[in-house]
Amino acid sequence: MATADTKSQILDTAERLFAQKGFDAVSLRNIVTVAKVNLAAVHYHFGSKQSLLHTVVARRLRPINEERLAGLAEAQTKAGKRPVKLERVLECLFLPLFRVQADPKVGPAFSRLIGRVLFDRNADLQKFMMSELAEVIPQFSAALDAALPGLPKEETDWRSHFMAGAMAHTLCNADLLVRFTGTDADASDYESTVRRLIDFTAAGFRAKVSPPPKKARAKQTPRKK
Amino acid sequence: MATADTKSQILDTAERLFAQKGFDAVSLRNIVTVAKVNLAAVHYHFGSKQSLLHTVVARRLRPINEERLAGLAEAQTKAGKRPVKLERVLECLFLPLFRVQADPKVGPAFSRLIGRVLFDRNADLQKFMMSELAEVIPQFSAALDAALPGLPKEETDWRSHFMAGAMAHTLCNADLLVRFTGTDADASDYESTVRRLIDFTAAGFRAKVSPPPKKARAKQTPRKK
DNA sequence: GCCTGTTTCAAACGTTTGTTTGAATTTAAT
DNA sequence: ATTAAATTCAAACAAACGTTTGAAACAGGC
Repeated sequence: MATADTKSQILDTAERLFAQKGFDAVSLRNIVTVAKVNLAAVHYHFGSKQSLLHTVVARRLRPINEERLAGLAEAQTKAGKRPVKLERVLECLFLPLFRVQADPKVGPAFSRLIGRVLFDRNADLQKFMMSELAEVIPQFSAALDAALPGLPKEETDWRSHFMAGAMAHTLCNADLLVRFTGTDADASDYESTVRRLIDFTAAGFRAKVSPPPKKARAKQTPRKK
Repeated sequence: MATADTKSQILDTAERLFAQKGFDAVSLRNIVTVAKVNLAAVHYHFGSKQSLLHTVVARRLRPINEERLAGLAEAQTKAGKRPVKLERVLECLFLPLFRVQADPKVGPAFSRLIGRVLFDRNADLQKFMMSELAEVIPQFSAALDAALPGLPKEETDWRSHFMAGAMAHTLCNADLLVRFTGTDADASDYESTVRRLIDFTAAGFRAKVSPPPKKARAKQTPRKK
């Protein structure tokens, strides 16, 4: 059993199984059985189950984040002194991530895994993800602020969060969605998905801010009882 | 140890721990240790760990769904022959669910749990949730279609999905969000959250539909290499 | 107080888990 | 071919898991 195969087998299998069932529900024995490698190889190559997860995530997410940042930098160069248009910012954020699905060797597994991971409140995982996103978050946050000059920072942050939820949920359910909505399935699906997601989130970012509901509360109080 | 206490202790503790760490990462021994009850009580009262989760979810979600449906029915009565306004549909969907957070005995636990559960692709859990939402989904789907008469059904479905993602993510991170965005914390927080979520999602639903990216693909192909 | 049904209890069951260990095998460099 | 390092292997370790069991305790009705 060649070593390059062993590591890749473990990584690819872990990616699929973690995506399918979640980190806690997948045992190392499950992974090595499917990958046809030895149980001790996991610790030899990756040190621990937790580190395996980090490696599975980082091996694809890092290049994706580099691509995101490069795309944004290019867009900013093109825009000169003006801010980058909101749709372009969102495209730079979403496309590299969704494009992974088009790789026939990966399919929906990595997307699903990232969607899950983005949702996970486990402290170690969050710490790890924050470090992986340490450049992406501030740069895209600044680009969003610039693209939405009239929107208070607080609102931008809330809407960024809604956007992240929509994105993560879509990552998790990409295959299901296609079947559920009757969309035609071909290699450009992720592009249609991204376009739709941009339409939705860009409009959400640009939505007029409603007044706080505190004023309306006097009217609603009787109905609450 | 009175029996009413035992069941409630288990349910409340399970709710908190499942919300915090996820179903698979919380053992029954973890729950009974925190709840100060006996391990066998779980099987006596609930039959299995899986059933415990269902009970934890259903005990709050059922009244929430009834409230959702009642609110929608009332709005439809008021609207007469016209469709219910989009914002009102979304309000009927979100408010009952977010309002649970305002109960001091519950806090963010149930919201977080529901957010997690809505994201979970586990087959048993999905089946359970589909049955719990068996009336909500078709009725709200129809109300959304009626509120958005010019939007193709396929687009409404995609946008409903984005909306669900934004909602679930917000449920999972309600407490974090408040801290992260510097929003003032008081009893009406969930109402502000819901208002913001409605602003974002309503605008997303009403967004103009972009042309499919296939036409633009010829232009993008060189840049992909 | 007695009887019956309900609930709790501690121990056990059979299985599974992530991690470790030391030997065997393979690989790479000279 | 030899040596050293890297990798794989099977077994073991200590702990943990959901579930089951039969006895003890409790609660309610008569």
